[in-house]
Amino acid sequence: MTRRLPHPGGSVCLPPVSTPREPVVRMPTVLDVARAAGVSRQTVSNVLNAPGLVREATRERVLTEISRLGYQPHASARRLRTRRSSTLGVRLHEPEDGISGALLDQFLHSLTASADRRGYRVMLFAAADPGDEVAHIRRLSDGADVDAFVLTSTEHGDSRVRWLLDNDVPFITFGRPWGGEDLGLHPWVDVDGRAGTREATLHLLDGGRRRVGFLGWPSPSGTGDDRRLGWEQAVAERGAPGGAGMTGESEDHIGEAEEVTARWLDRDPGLDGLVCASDSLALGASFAAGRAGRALEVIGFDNTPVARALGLSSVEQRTDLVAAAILDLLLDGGGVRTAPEEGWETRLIAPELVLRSGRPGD
Amino acid sequence: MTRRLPHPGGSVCLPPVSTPREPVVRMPTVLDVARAAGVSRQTVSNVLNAPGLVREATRERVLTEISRLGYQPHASARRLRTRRSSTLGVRLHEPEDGISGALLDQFLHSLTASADRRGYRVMLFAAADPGDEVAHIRRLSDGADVDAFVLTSTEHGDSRVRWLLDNDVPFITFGRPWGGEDLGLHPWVDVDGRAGTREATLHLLDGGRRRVGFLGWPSPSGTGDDRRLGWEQAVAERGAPGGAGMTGESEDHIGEAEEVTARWLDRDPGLDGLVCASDSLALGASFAAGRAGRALEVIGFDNTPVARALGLSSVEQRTDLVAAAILDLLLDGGGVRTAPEEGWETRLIAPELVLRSGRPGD
DNA sequence: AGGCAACATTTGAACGATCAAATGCTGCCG
DNA sequence: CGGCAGCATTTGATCGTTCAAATGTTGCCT
Repeated sequence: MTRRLPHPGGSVCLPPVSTPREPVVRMPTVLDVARAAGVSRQTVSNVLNAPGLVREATRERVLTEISRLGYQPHASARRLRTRRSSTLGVRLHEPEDGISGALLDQFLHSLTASADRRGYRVMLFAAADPGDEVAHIRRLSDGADVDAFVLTSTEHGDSRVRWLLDNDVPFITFGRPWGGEDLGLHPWVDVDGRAGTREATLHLLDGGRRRVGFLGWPSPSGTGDDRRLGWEQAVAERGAPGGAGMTGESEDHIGEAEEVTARWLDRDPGLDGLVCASDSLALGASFAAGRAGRALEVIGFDNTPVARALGLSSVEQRTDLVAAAILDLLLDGGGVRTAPEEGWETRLIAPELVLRSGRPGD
Repeated sequence: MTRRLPHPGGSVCLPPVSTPREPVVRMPTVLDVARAAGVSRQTVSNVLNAPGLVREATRERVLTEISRLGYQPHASARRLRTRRSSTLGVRLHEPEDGISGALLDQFLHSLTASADRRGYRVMLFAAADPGDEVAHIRRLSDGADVDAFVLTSTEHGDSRVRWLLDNDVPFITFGRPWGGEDLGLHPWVDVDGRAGTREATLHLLDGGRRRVGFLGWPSPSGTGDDRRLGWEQAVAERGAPGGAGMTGESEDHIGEAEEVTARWLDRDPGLDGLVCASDSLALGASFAAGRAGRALEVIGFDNTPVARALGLSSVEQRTDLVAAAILDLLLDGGGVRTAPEEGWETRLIAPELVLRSGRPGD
């Protein structure tokens, strides 16, 4: 504790060791600015929050003093009064074992940047289990620390979603509710995986590939099935070979993907293109093709650092667009949006195909 | 704007669409709890902040009411009064292109978890350039939004460091100041890279490898040179071949590392082990060995998701220990530590060697 | 001149907590 | 019995801001 105590009755009295962070120079407040500009508190406040109410000349005088004194509004005082924190809460997930954990990293960055542009901040919280997470959410939202929550990777009958809905805490999810039942209950933003795999497939077919397969995760999987649909759509559009024979399944591990692809290449000598549901799968497939000496053009998904490092083509989730959309849906001009009558708005972001030569370090 | 305006003079007057988030049920305050428990505000406050001052029986009565009413202290009100936010600010970096961006992700998670255990929160901010960053820091610290900052990856004569020092804003860095001049000016925590590469080298030598080289980044590089020192130390300890002939240099790109290693393998038919300054380098080296059909045992650094996915041995930075140390150094019992007379404390965290078989998906 | 609306600015009162000092309440000692 | 120390509890003030309502000020219309 660095606070100065009322001087315990010792006989020896040493001077304080070092100035214990007493407000060396007190930060200026609205009152200081007001006095300096010859106006009242409220006028200063208005200059910042409702400039339209203040006469041009007055406003300029106040603004000059604000910058001269280096005035910064005290965020906590403002929050206390307005009951609004201009802060979003984001749950940080246990770093995933898979190759694609970095997506969250990128998303966080985009979200922070987008939020900043709108005067919002991002606060993190980690939680061990769902119960713990609800406790955290409660603490943050009741303590008026955050205005709304952004959830990533929600599951089917997510307990957090239920709780947030029940308690009227505003939130949005990155990822649509695949279950279907919660469809209109909260806003969400997701990446249009189907459009991404469709574009990748078309690229391969239009580039001269004849037999383009799809390597995905075991069904059912909301995201995975959606990505397969894009491939199905593309091969149908071009009249290319499709159907069950042109698809493979593997868990999201490089090793398994490599084995599955190796067998597939043996069985199908004409296979010359492969669209995958993830970069892990794509990497495994790539290895299998290399080992078999086959010219297989592979495209992954998520454009993870691994794909970048190894020169693998991949479909990139535009986290910047996702983040911008999230803020659009969550906020309106003056704060967090309230529930509309006709159900929440949602948005699908088109991903972007990133092509690479296949050489590492590209 | 969801706020109700003083009714602009239109002729048609529709009722409000939906209750505009008026406090449906007002959150209980200390006063509510106090009344319910038959005590005063301050006693409730003391139960939470200085339990020793309150008599056992009273405390229990108050605690009962607190949980019965579901009371949560209002964070902003507390901050306004105490001038302390219990929040740490972390700069989020532009996602690095390299393979190792995920380290920050992991660190963030650890930091959030450690902070939580001590009642602290983590707030993010992103900035385009150093000047912008200083502006952000100023806003956050003047607005009493955060108590201290955690900086990652500081550079030599970092402008941010200078500014923070000049303005008496508490901060700590993950990563030591390699320059040397700022050495005692602020607390820092870093990973003992030298100990990591030493352990990795010893592991290879004691496992039967005869010629173990080191592949690093071009000198000078604080982190890189430190990691090379660990290798030097280990080969000296075991009397194994060392010196310039046993080291290689490459930028942190898989492709270049592959080329460098390929040439090296040609030149040195006995080379059978390689300790690398990063996973990117290790991966490149691995590829080169595979292509050349040589049994080269490679160990990387950082234990990135890529290493995990590809089954590469690597030296892991224990971000959990780093985060814990950061909080230890930054905080004491009651808040942010003040500058000590004799210079700041610092801490080096021992990394951990993670061994893998070399098969993908391990 | 009086009235009234529109605009510009000020004043008093919160927001919810903690600090600092005052007040009660014991019991002990001389 | 008075005085005083020590503990438990309460009271008044304050942190910096914005809200709501009051007060000035101006100009226009009748």
